[in-house]
Amino acid sequence: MRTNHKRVKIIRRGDLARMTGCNLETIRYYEKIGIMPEPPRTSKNYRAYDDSHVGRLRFVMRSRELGFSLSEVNELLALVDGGAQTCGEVRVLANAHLATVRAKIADLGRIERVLSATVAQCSGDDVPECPVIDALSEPA
Amino acid sequence: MRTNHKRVKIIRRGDLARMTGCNLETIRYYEKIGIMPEPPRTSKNYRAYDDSHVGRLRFVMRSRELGFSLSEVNELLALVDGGAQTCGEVRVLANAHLATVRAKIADLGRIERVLSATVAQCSGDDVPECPVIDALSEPA
DNA sequence: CCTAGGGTCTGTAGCAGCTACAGGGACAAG
DNA sequence: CTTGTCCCTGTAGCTGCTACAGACCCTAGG
Repeated sequence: MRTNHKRVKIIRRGDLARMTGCNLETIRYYEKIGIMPEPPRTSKNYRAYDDSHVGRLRFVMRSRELGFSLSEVNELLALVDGGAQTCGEVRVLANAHLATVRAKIADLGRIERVLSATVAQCSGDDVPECPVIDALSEPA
Repeated sequence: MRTNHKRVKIIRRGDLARMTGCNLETIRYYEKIGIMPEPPRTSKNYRAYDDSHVGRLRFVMRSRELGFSLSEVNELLALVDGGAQTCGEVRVLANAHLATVRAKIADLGRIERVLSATVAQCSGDDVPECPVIDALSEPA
């Protein structure tokens, strides 16, 4: 009854990419910069992942989708890995990120207003004078 | 009455940087990638700018502030340089850019909603369970 | 048996859009 | 004559990937 005998089928890099939707090369990049751990290798030096890696990579990707930078992701992971993470600590990071997201929205909103107001003045005609160019030529 | 005798004081790179607020090195970078023209040089090989360069750099910076990419800036400049630019052509570029700005705003808005909703569930307490981590751990 | 096709491995270079630094020359003031 | 400030050049670094070359490894088909 030789159980627990590596009947767990290993997950290769391509499999992990397919399972998570992550680009193949990005996985190696995340490993290089320490976002993903170095997995064990097979005898042929192939990376051998398991379910924990799938979970971690999904965590990373979800965080990236929400606009966290890789260093912010690292901080989140450090909290999770530490085990001693508290809801309060996580909230600090999330709130900080939320603030930068809101700042970007405000920035882009300003840009949108200026741009749409300017374009609205355009005749769109075949004439050389153009309010957009004029606006861009003014020293801010 | 020897007029027009180079009594125009030349503008050096540092002057241009100060006049426009542009970073000193960025000017050289813009020259390298063709956004700024190669200026004439003094006998000592110093770049010798004039008012036209000030205007052009301000145009570039203003465009960048409004979120145009460098290649978009290049297109705008090509229209302006061509002389034959029409308001209609410029408006096409500006509208295309406006669309990408609006798309980014929409993206960030979605992120903001998810993030703030998640953070709102946080107790912020000294406890290990955290809705933010849970949300990030779910496969999107 | 050999070959073709897929996977994997490594290192490295490229994209945007800068920014910074090293190592050298030029020039004015004290 | 030294010190300080400017300028010149090339090159490397940053973020977050993505892609390619050239080498293995493995399996299936003929």
